[in-house]
Amino acid sequence: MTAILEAAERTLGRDPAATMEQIAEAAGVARTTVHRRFATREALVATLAVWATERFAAAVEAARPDTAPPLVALYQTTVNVLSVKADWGFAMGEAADPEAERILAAVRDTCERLLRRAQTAGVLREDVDVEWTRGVYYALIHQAAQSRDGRDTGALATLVVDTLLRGAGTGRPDRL
Amino acid sequence: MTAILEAAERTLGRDPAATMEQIAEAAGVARTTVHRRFATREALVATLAVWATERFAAAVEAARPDTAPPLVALYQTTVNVLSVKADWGFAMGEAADPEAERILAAVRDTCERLLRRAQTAGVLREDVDVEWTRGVYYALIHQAAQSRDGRDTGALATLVVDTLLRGAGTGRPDRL
DNA sequence: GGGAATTGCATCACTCATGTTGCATGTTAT
DNA sequence: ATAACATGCAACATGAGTGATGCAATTCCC
Repeated sequence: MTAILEAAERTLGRDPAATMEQIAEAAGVARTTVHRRFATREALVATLAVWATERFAAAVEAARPDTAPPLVALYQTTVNVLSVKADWGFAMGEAADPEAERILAAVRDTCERLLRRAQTAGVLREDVDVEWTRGVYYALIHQAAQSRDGRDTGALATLVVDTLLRGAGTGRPDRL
Repeated sequence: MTAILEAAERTLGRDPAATMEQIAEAAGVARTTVHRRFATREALVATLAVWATERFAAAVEAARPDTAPPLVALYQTTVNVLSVKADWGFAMGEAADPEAERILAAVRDTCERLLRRAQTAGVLREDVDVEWTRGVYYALIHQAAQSRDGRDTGALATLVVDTLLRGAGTGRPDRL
């Protein structure tokens, strides 16, 4: 059951237009077996969307983003998300499902709450746009997820947070 | 001709599995007309990949990334790319075509050369990984391209470069 | 061991995107 | 005006993915 969902996540993550046949093959079962669990392709995708999104939300929540110190929460959230999301690609795409969309919006709120806490704590600059920053944070995680050349998840998370906070510049006054 | 390619870029950018019908509709022509220009879907995609990639490469090259001062080149490249790429999504995905792949690799090299020049000039930290930084730069442009809420392209480019160089943090010593 | 459930396999009907063609219409250049 | 060309439209053939079903083999539980 979850084996099929995992295979579907992997397969659809690479190619959103993958066939049921390919998904079944990735799961190591016959195509008809997939159809017995999920009546239609649409149903499979909907279930997958909710399932993957819930795992994602759980990973975020486990980092105590609303209570832990902002920097710790930021780092831990990154680690958790990077561990859970092997490919990430799917759960974040267009949600295809209202329930998944709802969960995703909740996570988005949590994330922006965390960033605002970080701002208050003096970790983030006051003049940055929180929405933009959240987008950048997501993009960095995505980038990290698909460029881990054998790198350890912890190191990857450090890279993400470091890049988010410090950027790549020297900070010299020779600004743009 | 280019009208069809533009429509295809828009349509496939949103949904990579879009049908010829949808592309034709977006271009304001009949489906058969599209088939008269491009024998097969595969041919259309291949042509589009090369076409879009060439526009992308031209936009980068026009910023003189190898000769202009690093910061200027970085900013101008960002502006150019953001102007050309309404949706970006397509030309950057898996290239589907060896020729497009070749051009993309060339741009990638140009970009990393620019970043190394920036490093030498003291704009970028010496300890950052250039490949990672390029990935982050791409991700930021992508992020910017799909979150411009009426923002001006110049402002968007400033945001991208600023985020890339400074990040979102305050730089206080209360590091992770 | 007996029975229930699950799976693989073969098969079939159905839908839909793709690609082709013929014909009529409209546009452009000479 | 007329010839060349491009387009829209309708129709058709084809192939592939989808979804359903019957049957035999298997695994698992009592």
